[in-house]
Amino acid sequence: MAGEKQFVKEITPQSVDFSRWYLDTIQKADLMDYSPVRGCIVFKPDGYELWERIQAGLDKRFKETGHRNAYFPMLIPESFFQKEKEHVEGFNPELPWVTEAGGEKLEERLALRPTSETIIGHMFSQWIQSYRDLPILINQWANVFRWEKRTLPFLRTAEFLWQEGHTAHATEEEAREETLRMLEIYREFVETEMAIPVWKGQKTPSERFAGAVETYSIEAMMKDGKALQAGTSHYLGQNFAKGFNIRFLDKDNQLKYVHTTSWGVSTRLIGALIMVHGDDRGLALPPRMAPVQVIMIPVGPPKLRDRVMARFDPLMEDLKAAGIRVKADLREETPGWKFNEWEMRGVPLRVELGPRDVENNQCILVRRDTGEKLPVSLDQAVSTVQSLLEEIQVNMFRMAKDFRDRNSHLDLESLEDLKAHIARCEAERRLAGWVLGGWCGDDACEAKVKEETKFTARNIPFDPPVRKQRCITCGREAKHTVWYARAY
RNA sequence: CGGGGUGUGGCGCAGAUGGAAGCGCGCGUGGUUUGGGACCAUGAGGUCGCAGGUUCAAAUCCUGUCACCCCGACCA
Repeated sequence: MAGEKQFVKEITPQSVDFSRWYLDTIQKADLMDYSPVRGCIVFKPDGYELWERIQAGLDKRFKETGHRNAYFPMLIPESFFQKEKEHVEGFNPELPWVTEAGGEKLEERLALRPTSETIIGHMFSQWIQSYRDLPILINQWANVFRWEKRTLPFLRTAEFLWQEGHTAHATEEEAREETLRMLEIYREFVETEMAIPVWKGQKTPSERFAGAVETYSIEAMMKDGKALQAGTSHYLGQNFAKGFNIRFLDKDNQLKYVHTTSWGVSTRLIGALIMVHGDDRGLALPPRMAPVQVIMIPVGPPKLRDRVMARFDPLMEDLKAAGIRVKADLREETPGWKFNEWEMRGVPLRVELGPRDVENNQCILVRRDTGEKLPVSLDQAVSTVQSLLEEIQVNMFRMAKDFRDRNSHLDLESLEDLKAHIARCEAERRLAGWVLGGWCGDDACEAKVKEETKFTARNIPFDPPVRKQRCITCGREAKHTVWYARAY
């Protein structure tokens, strides 16, 4: 077909400059705007709706597992940060401070929270007396601040929205179970609802959360081959319990410190959604995430529009009645313009209805994921739309997983192999992707990989595709099998 | 905070060696169009990032300053 743009399913360095593509896609889909304050973004309604869908899906799962929402203040006294040594060292460089209020200098300056372990730890110490008060399972939906040096919309902003769960338990075992339970909830949500395949695993000590005993993550591959940490869950041990004196009287009449956990995902997931599914036509949303699942566009000359609308309106009502999130675009624009616009916005399925369709008692369905157009009888339109939405959801996950696995390299044994691989990819302008490497457990070996390749240890997957026998750096016996990648 | 780059209508840009602020997109109005980003006509919109300086004359040269972008160090 002359003039028709090639449908590009993958973003590669050859096809476009990825970071430029990312920013363009966000703008074209009308998700956000820049604020006057450096590094802060405005969520426009279309962007915020994505967050609302993430909130709804996760909130449901949190409640099903016995968690309750609460809200804690945004301002945190400086002294709170001193109570856990690693925590203060980790966050101090990136805290914004309030030093003055009501025209007077404050006695103690207040930080805009970068996370809420401290204030929640403080409150837990007030709330917990007995083993009967445990476990305490709290979640907070909030904004947090981290004054990062470099920012990128959704992925790294000075202020961001997130969810942070905080729990306290009587035993280590129970707290560790909670840590892994929430990690699994993240995996299940991100994979089934957002259609983003992830690796669950444990962070190496150097990548641990400030103040945690163990940090776990889910890691996703973006279309430039880089890794994005899509969610984290921490076992905090008794570090915060000791810092904030969170103790309980156990059944045996002994005063004990609780074991705490914390876990979170942020609006960064929106960035992941864009970078995993987007293509040269813009945003592409999996049906379960799409605020608008079906866009209906009437076509054909206006003088025939009445005849079209006689079938168009009832079809839309039927789709609505079937629980499908459907919207009609009746603006006076040329159809091609509207097609492109809704493709940029990521709507998974389009329904076209014109005079020729009315004659044939059909409509045209167009899939966002494949570009495929199929005529469908009006009688079967609703059921076909339903099954197609499900199919698109599954297909988008499968495509993302194929992409990830195709760009995952399992056969590199040494740092020299890795460097040669990276050099070859750069020369051939291919994605370097992720590399599975053995690790002896020595921090120095991990650091050397980072130094020489800019690849960092993403996590130690629970269930790696293969187990590596030798440390990729030193060649000694591997204690762990690690995903190495460039990361956001 | 280092290294590089850019600031000119809403957006994207052009404006060598100083000499009347331009183009494309978008926007307004009227009309013709409408099955993959339509066309004609006619309009509106800019103290050229900011502050100094040189000059008869500065978007253009000089000094300072601010903002943003890219590459590094930090990070969900």
